[in-house]
Amino acid sequence: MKAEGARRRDVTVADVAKAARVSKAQAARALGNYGAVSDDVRERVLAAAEELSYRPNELARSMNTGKSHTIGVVVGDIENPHFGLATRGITDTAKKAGYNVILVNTDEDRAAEVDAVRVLLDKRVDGLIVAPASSVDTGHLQEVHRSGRPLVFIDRTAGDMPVETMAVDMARISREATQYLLDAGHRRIAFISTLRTDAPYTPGMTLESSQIADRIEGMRQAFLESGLPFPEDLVRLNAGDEDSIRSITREVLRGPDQATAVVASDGLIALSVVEAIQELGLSIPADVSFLMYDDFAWTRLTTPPLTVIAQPVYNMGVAAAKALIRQMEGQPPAAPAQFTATLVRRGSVGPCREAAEDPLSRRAGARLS
Amino acid sequence: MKAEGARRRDVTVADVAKAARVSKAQAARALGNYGAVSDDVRERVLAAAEELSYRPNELARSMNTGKSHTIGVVVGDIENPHFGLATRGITDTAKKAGYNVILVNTDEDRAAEVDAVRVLLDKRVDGLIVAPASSVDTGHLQEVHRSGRPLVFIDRTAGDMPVETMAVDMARISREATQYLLDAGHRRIAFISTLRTDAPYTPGMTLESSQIADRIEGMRQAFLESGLPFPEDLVRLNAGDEDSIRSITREVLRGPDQATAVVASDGLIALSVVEAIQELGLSIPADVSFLMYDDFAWTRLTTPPLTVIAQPVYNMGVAAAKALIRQMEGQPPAAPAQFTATLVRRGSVGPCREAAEDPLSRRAGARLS
DNA sequence: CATCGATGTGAGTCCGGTCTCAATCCTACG
DNA sequence: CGTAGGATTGAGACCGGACTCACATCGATG
Repeated sequence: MKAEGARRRDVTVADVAKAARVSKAQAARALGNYGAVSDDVRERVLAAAEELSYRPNELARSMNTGKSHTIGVVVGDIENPHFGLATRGITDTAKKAGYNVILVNTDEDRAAEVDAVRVLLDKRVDGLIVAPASSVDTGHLQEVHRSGRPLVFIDRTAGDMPVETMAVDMARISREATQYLLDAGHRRIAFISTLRTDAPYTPGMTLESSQIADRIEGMRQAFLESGLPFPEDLVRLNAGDEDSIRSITREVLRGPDQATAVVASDGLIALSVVEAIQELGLSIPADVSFLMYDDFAWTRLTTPPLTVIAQPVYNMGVAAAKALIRQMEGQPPAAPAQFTATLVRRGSVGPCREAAEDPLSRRAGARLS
Repeated sequence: MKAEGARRRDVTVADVAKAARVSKAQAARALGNYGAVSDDVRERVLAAAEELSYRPNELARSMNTGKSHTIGVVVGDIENPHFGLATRGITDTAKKAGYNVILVNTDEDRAAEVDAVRVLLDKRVDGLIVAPASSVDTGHLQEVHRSGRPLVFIDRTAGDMPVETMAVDMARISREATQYLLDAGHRRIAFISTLRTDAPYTPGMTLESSQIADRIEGMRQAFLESGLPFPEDLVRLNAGDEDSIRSITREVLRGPDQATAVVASDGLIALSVVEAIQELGLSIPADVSFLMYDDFAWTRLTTPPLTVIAQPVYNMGVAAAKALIRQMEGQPPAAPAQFTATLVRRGSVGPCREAAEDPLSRRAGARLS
């Protein structure tokens, strides 16, 4: 009846107990559904709770159960549909199992990630799912793992830490995709990535991102297997904002020894790369072949539709959440899942123009200057 | 030195106090940086904390400060970049102010939303940002508001609740866009939306979504102002999955009195609509004009680039977070922000074919059968 | 009819912090 | 030299539940 009066402080078990004229302990039992409670008491308590519209304080509950029923998710950028989908997979699964998700964005910045992890730990999340910004600088993650808190990596690995990781075998798919381009006669294949580094790419350098490192490695392997020299000069990192992506694209597509195919390392930079290509007056795939990571729905709508590398991102999210939940509930880990990306051949890769003029060189494996 | 030994339970103020040989109260003061503490004690405590790598338990802290420094965000679908961007705006702003974000997805399902709100309240979030799934059935939100917990709506309104709302004036932009189509000679303009309803659209019906209701209203106004009859039969709701979007698109584009322009109510269904148009062998904008809500970057890449209605989503997220923070910190609300969407004319809207054949009817306002 | 085990029940502790309050120290002023 | 008043400090209450423990209660068993 009287909806008012509840002003400020919210009702607690003690209030309910008083209203039901039983002890706090009994009220707690009836409410929490544990221990032994007589039907009479249970009814009175439940009625009182209803009347006062009692809601348990999860903070208090968490404090002495030690479980917050919350998991922390740390990703580089939710704005990127790649992570959006993964997050969706995680939250869907978490919710089903009764867990909530605290989401933190790091902008792929390690300092922000360190901070995020610390904050989540302070909030006593039951477990963490992280897309490590760096697979090299992993001190903070190792600490989490050492402390025994459940942890799962998604999308990338972090060094060789013995932590369950839900990611695609990038080297494999990169090799396959590169082979596909090689078969089409391309020899000058550019790879453009946002990965921030201190210096331009050089063969032996250590890359923060396992993903990118693996992709480059895959390309190298494909070239190697075909007995062709890997065009290291066309690996271009630090494609941060639109302007730099554009200028890098222009660079690799101009000059005497320009690229005939371009691989974009994610769906976000792909947009600027394609625009830059169009601005140069080049057409895909007649003049330049194009390939990108991430199978976003819009890639079917462009002219031509884009050839992409599809990753089972949603499923990786689901698997990450499931694995984490298993860890949190003390169950043994399931068999490590294997995620395979697939090359979706649409229309943006065509035969290499120069190669077409010289049919001989279209056969991979042939020796050429 | 001894990193081990910490097994299980984590270190508390009491532990630090003991190590620094001071009382729990003093340790807490030094750590929490409040009250009066001598330099000597502070140093000892801080050193001990460092040594034991003490980290405060935010749960405990929240419990008796009553502030969790966490805000709850409830959206329909993070997978949709529209919300992805908004979320980004919210989290960026929240983080800057020292707040964390718990994200909950509702799949635009009211029951899920009710549940989400309850859970967040149980977790004692300091405030809520909600994109209401329904602007009609708002009991749970009214309750939140009545209880005095800070609340801000984003993207949509919820009835006429006196709650700060960060949304675009949909009726206005819809009228403008419709006028644009009318000026191009279109009279049969279809509007396709995912909004779930029990029955097909009929003029007087109550729509759960204020957004959609406003858009339809804007269209009606534009027709009215031009003295033209509003084609109610072309308002098509319940475009849930790809298949239904496709079949609806086919329906409105076939038959004797088919639509000459199609408006897609969000970026996700736009994909299927465009595909369906292409499958019908129709070309944009020669045969059909197309317009969509949300200015996603890929809309620049299609052929032709798509004409869209751009909404300042990120900024709405920022504003929502700012408004909420103001509320949570007891400051007076800022002047209500006004967000205006803009019509980005690219290439997907062209003159109406039939109209072109009869130049007279291109002048809006003319009476026609 | 005494005994035993299975409930029921209330008092009180604990979780890990914050915060009040009274006691103790110091130092400068009269 | 005595002491008022601010700076320090420690004991303990408290936040809101979960849970332990000791103490009934009660029907069933021997």
